[in-house]
Amino acid sequence: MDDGMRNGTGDAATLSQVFQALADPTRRDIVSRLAIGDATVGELAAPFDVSLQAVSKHITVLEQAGLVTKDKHGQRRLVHLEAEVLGLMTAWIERHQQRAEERLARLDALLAEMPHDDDSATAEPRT
Amino acid sequence: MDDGMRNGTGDAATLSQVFQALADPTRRDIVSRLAIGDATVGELAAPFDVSLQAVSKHITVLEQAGLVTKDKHGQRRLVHLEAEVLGLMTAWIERHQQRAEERLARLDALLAEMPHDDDSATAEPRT
DNA sequence: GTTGTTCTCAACCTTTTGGTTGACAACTGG
DNA sequence: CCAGTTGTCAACCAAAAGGTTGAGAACAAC
Repeated sequence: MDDGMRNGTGDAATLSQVFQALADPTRRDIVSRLAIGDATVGELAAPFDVSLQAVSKHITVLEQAGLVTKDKHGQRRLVHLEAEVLGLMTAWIERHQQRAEERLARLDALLAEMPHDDDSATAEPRT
Repeated sequence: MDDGMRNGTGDAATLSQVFQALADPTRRDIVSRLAIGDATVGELAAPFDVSLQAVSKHITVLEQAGLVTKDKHGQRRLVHLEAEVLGLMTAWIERHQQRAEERLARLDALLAEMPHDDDSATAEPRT
């Protein structure tokens, strides 16, 4: 059920990990905050009513998905958004969107060509 | 933990639901298959070594995320990809990608302007 | 060096997720 | 009508997700 390699310390990750990471609203909020600029764990945790530890875990999830890196700065960790990874998803999504549109275009053309009354569907329905 | 309204029968859904739905590789495979063309539940289940019931559940998840609709055709259900919903995600992603890039551009400009040696970070570090 | 701040680790708990099997509803086709 | 196919519903189970609290490591600052 898993797809690629798991990565321990914040390198590029699998599609599953990226999607999973962004499936949580808290984590999306963190990403939104980081799109404005880097922030420490404490700063990121402040707006939420959950514990600092919980937010720390969220950041770890984002880190393992490759969406974020942590930088040790004194006693704090500065969290930084790695925006390029988002492109992984857009690539996947757009590929499918495009394929579906092409399919639809072909279907339209086909229906325009032969005005039969055929109630069957696109994929070959066997037996 | 949740964001918007839950929907029972396949209307537009929340970002969380869409991301969550696509976080599973089996479900992404189903979407890939459907980008080629509509298919019945059985056809969709065939390539996987899990039970038909498991795939049926996956399809339900996709349906509640608004990614897919089911159409009763005789005794089978024809599953159809709703590709537009994918745009929801690309919109969100691209917004953040863009914001992060802008931020980076501003930071570069700033660093080019004043060649100080400042070890502090982007977000205001208080005391 | 002691005190305070920032963050992570570890143990634990509850809910959700993805899977199973078994029963059965709904429709097809002899 | 009876048998077979297609899919869902229900109960159940193990593992993962998201949360909590309690310690404690690492560093800052006085």
